[in-house]
Amino acid sequence: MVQQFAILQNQMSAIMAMLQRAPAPSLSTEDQPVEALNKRQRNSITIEEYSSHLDYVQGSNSSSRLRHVIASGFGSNLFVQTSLLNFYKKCEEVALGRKVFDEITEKNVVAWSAMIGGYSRVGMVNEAFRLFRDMQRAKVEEPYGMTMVSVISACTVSGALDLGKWLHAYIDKKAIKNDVEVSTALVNKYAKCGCIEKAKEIFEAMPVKDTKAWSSMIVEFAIHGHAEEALETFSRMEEAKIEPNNVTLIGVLLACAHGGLASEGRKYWSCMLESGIEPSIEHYGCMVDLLCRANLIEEAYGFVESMPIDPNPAIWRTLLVSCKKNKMLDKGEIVAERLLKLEPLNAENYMLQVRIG
DNA sequence: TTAGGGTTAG
Repeated sequence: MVQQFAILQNQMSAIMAMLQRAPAPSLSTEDQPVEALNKRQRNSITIEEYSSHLDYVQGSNSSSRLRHVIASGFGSNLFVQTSLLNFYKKCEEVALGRKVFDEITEKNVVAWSAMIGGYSRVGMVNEAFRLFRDMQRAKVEEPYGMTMVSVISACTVSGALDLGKWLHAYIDKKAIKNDVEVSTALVNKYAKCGCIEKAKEIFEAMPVKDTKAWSSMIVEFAIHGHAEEALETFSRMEEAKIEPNNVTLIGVLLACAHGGLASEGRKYWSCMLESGIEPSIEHYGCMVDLLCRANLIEEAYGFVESMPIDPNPAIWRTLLVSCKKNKMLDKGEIVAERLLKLEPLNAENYMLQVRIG
């Protein structure tokens, strides 16, 4: 009997995991009933009602399974509840996640971490910190590295450097396992809060560095205008035989752009194509920025025209500002026309156009 | 069984 119960629990958790892998429900269009409610009304909606809403939004597949989970009576099981909480978190429906969290009678460290992570994910940093304090008061088990990563991320979002320093000291004091994820979160937090040297110190002390850790350091060096250090870090990454990915290359191209290194940027672009990394709109954006900063406007324009994917408004704006800076009014008009056609309701674009004229 | 880190451009 106990074994059967455990099997059923596993099945429920597996269903929740499956639901989490399903695409997040879109709640943004006007004709969807829950979105039409105000925030207070939405917070008071029941899970069953939300389940019906999912049915409306997504068709019957995932929602009927969700309803089945809830109706089965397993909704009060800790693992099922935590999975459901995580499901809402991934849908960025934190109010509904909180509702589930509050219903958990014996919250363990995983449930607390999941809820803190949910707040952190949507930028509700005060709530994330408040819950972390509540967690400490509730005297659950000591927080693990995973918990700390969520709280550190909240610091990164809010730029709360002092609190971040306190968390760093807390991790050391409590001897929380400082694994690659925790260290990367700290590197990112210090850099985003303006302390690039401290970020570098933590990065260098990491015994194991994976692709995300290397990418984070490269991107942060680039953002801080340390182009040489970013490219040197990329070389070290290659020497360490860690495979770069699309984010790594964004950092490399950004470093070249900020450092005025147009020819190096072209070289890395070619290397990226040869290595099989598919350039995304972000990579194209970096290249346009790179060429524009080097005042190579014609080349940038030709590059945009030859893109196999549609340029986004930000790319056209980058070009437009550069046309203005270089007094290329004819070209600026063509670019402005393309931008306004693409994004006619953004007032900022009209301001840029007035300045051109 | 359930929780975590990196993503550009005026």
